Formats: sequence, structure tokens, C-alpha cells
Amino acid sequence: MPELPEVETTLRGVAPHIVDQFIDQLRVHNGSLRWPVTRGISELAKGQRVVAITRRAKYLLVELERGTMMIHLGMSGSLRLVDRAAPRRKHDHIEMLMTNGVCLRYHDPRRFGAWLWSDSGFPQLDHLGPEPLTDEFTGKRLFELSRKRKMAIKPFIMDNRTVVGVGNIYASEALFRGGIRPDRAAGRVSLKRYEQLTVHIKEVLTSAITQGGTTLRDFVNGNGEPGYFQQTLMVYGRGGQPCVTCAKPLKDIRLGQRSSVFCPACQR
DNA sequence: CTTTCAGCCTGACGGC
DNA sequence: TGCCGTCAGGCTGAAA
Repeated sequence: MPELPEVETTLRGVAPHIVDQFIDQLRVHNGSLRWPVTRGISELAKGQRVVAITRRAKYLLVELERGTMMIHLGMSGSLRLVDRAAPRRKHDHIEMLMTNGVCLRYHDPRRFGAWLWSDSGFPQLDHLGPEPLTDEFTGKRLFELSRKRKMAIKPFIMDNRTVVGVGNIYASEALFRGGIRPDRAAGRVSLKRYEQLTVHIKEVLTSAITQGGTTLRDFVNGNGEPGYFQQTLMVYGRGGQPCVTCAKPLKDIRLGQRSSVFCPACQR
């Protein structure tokens, strides 16, 4: 599932082919996504130049001369650059054809994603916390925000108001590296441990982006499998298997309706 | 205010 | 073989 590293990888792969190009056609084959695709978006986008593509949290923002398109990949979405003559696959819901011949296809089996247009901002972006890979994201911030909070630390760091872009995979991995149990109350973690945790979060995200980038050369050919899936995951998806550190079996619990794997011996 | 939880959706997988 | 139930999960908004 796309987490922040995959969204960032997608941005870097797509931007050089799209920015400064003109939209020839925006075809919506199935506009029934997380929110209905903006009515009339094809007419709104047609002929416009793409001024820039940026990312905020897991949202991609395609800035046009007038208005912005906001794309989210949801749980199962992907954006691929393909030859416009390539046959459309099942679940290819939207395609953006550029006048330079490039074709960007939005593919999303579960349709949890989004593709919206607005010229007055998006409310989804209004209450987001800092980007994890900036200096705004500090252990001090986590410590202060968490005081008197009884919520478990894992859902706390996955809350977009705390910090954006930390999904289930990287929350699990960072907590393992930090030696913190995912079900520990957020308010009962010291400043020192929060400072260490922010370093681990930045490291796992950065390393995943680096590895995601290794598949970028294949992007245009449609081999969209992101490289970071190959990275060694120490706890995520490994419930019952031995801990890489102490070999005791990893425990799998549910926190906030999400599976959470951890080592009861190494994480406290 | 904080916290929990249903719902959105399809594909993969296990049991029978 | 195929049918059925369960699980996966980001995000929102309503309920507690």
C-alpha cells in the first residue's frame, strides 16, 4: 500500500514528464472514488499547463495555471506513465494525456483514493501536522503533544495531526527500532525516547525513499512495483516469526483496527 | 476536549 | 471447482 515513500517516489518519477507540459485530455472512466471526482474536471483541466507537482502528506498536488488537482492513492492506487496506445487495464479509472504524447494512468482497485480539482484550496490539508522529514518534526513536539494522552503511541504517531505520512508499516518499524511497545500510552514516553523515535522515523522513511528510487528507471515502461517492498521489514507482517534481535516470537495485536506486530522482549 | 469505530472497496486467501 | 467469510488499510465523520 502506498505510504509516504511510495508517494514521494511516484512524484519524482512522474514530475519530469508532466511539469511544463500541456494537458490534451483528462479522461475519467470511473469517477467513483473516496470522494466523487470533481464534476467537469475534464473541461477544467483541458489545455492547461502543469505549473508544478508537489506533495503534502500523502497527497499529490498538480498545480495548473488555474486551480490545482489533488490526487491521493488511497490503499491500492498507483500512477503510471504509459504509452497512450497501451491497452487500458481493469481499474485504470483516470488517464491524463499530455500534448507531448505522455499518458498518466491512475489505477486503483479499491477506489479509496481521490482525484479532485479546486481553485480555492482543499479542506483535507487544513489540519495536517508537520512533514516528517523536516526540522518541524521533533521529539520535543511529540513529547509536548502527548502529555496526558492515554492513547497508545502507535495510533498517536499515525495521526495526521501529530505528524503526516507515518503509516502502519513505518510506525511499526520505527517503534521496533526505538524499543517502544506500540501499545504503550503516548503520555508515558519520555522526551529522550521521543527524540530517538523521531530519528528512527526519519531514517526508515528516508531509506525507503532511497530504495523506492531504485525502480524509477523502469517507471515509464510500466513496471510500477516499488523497490521499497524489498527492503527488510523487521516486524511488519512478521507476527509469530522470530525477532531479528532476540529470536523470541513476535506478537501480533490490534490497535485502532490495525495489526501491530512487535517484540514483547525488545520493546518496552 | 479525547477516543473509538463504522464505512468506503476489491482482491487474496483459507476452509469446506 | 467454487462459494463464503475474513482480512488488509488511510481517512473522515459521527458517536460515545
